[in-house]
Amino acid sequence: MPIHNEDIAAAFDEIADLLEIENANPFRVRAYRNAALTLRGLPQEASEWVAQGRELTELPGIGEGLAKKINEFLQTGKMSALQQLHKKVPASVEELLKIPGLGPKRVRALFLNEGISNLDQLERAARGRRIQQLPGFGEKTEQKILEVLASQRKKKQRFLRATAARYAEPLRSWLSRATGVDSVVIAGSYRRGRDTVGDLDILVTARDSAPVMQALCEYDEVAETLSQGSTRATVLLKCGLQVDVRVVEQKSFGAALQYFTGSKAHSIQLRRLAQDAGLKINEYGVFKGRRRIAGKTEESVYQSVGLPFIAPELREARGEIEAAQRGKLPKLIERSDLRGDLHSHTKATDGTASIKAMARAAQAQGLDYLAITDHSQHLRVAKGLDASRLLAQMDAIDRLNEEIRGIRILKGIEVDILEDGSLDLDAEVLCRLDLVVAAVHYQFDLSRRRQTTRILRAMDSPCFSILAHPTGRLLNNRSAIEIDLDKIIQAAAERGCFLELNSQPDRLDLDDVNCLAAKQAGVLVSVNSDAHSVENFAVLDYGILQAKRGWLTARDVLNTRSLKELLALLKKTMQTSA
DNA sequence: GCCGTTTTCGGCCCGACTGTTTTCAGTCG
Repeated sequence: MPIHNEDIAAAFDEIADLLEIENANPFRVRAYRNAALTLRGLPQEASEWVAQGRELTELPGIGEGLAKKINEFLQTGKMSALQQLHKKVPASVEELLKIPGLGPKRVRALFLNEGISNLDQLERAARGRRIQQLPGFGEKTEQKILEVLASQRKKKQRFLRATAARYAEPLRSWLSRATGVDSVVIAGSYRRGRDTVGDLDILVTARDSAPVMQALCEYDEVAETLSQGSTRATVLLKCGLQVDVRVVEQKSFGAALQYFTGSKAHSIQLRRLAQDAGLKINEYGVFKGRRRIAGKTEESVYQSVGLPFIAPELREARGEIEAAQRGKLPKLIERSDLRGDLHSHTKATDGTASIKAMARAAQAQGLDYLAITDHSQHLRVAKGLDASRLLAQMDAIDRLNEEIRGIRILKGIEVDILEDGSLDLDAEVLCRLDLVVAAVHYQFDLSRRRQTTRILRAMDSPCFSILAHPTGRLLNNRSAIEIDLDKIIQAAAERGCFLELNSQPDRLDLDDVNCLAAKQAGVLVSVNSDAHSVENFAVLDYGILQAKRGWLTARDVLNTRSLKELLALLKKTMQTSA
């Protein structure tokens, strides 16, 4: 069983939690959390890093001690430090930390003084009114615990960014209309373009904060006010989305925006730089002693520590600050760089529009070419095409290309990768197409080895252009299939084929970290809509956000190429035909 | 536990809000 960076990071986070409960040195705790962040942001598995003979201590925040623990984990699948801690504090105590309002100090008190070591015991103690008698706790805290336990059963999950947008934008306009408001920006992970958001962070600049707070409380969608001060409030919307609103003066806008955009790890790194330079950054500005030297714009904040502006999508502490220092920030792709779309469906299978309507819609989006890639026969629920229907569709596309101007329709297919790695249609037919997009649509739970072999075999087919939604994940719904993506990226580099970044808001697959891995291996990524209707091309915006988060420039993306360049690149993938 | 053109020791980001206190610790972002 291979050990992933996420496994190591989770173990480090667990150690950090337990150490906090033990009242350990907070900086020691932070060291574990920093290391977990480093591992999660690493585009390569730590196990490979070691296999290549590189030292883990080269990684930021990982020294001798943590490197030793990682190596132990990689070799034995266990971390003795964690096991030692569990002898003193059982794992179930960590659940208590997930209750808002309960931090390490209070969990420690509950565990040591009351012997409470899991959520059930917590609930019983709260019902028995034993919590409010403990020092540092009171009636309100006890009540809150009971409420949280009740609502947590409903299980709150992260919102798709696209879903959050439907709640965020109307709230933004509502707040904009409050008296004295200058600007309203949705910051946080939303602004960084993450595929899901846990809550909304809204920054407001206004002469006076009181009208903003009042407007927020009067907003129709607010179900509950969780906290409210003079410049900051937290509310829960009826849909379950939590919203934090913060009001600052206009002169602090840039500093506040930087701070509320995060990520936390990025901001910490930035503040450290400031500290080294004898400055202090907070949400009100950049200060030298008591004097404010910057903070009106985000640019001024970065400039104060000698950095160029860093795009929000990059602010994940994955090396962007170091890249900025070296003047090596990528010029990120923009939506307008896209020249075409290489994955779309029509009513021949599970889409809703004709080929012509889809082509017109793509043209209206400013695209020069569109590949029609309907499903293949194996996908019966989608009325997948067999060879004869595909050939008929190809003829229809040829005729349409004669008829319409301003956009070129490419002949393609989204062909199923069967369980043994063969493709769902004969190579003889596939090789007549302009491109072949291949995808896994069933048998998601094969072992990692078999699943990887399956895809590698598919890539060996005579005609294989693009691997669609490579991990098959559906956000909040289905986890990624088990595959050795590094091997697949390597194979794509060797064979000259491409990986998709599917822009559907619940896919966004490849994700940001894997986009970066593809880029580093020199594999071009195709940012596709997978549109099933004429309106659906709008999702390309989400794909572009994810591509930016993956550090992709226009040159790293296949469908920024002109039609001529694109056809030449695709031809190489179709060239080994019979 | 990490880290170092001031350091191998002594630092480690910073502020708002809540509840429980009666001036502040704990939690959160």
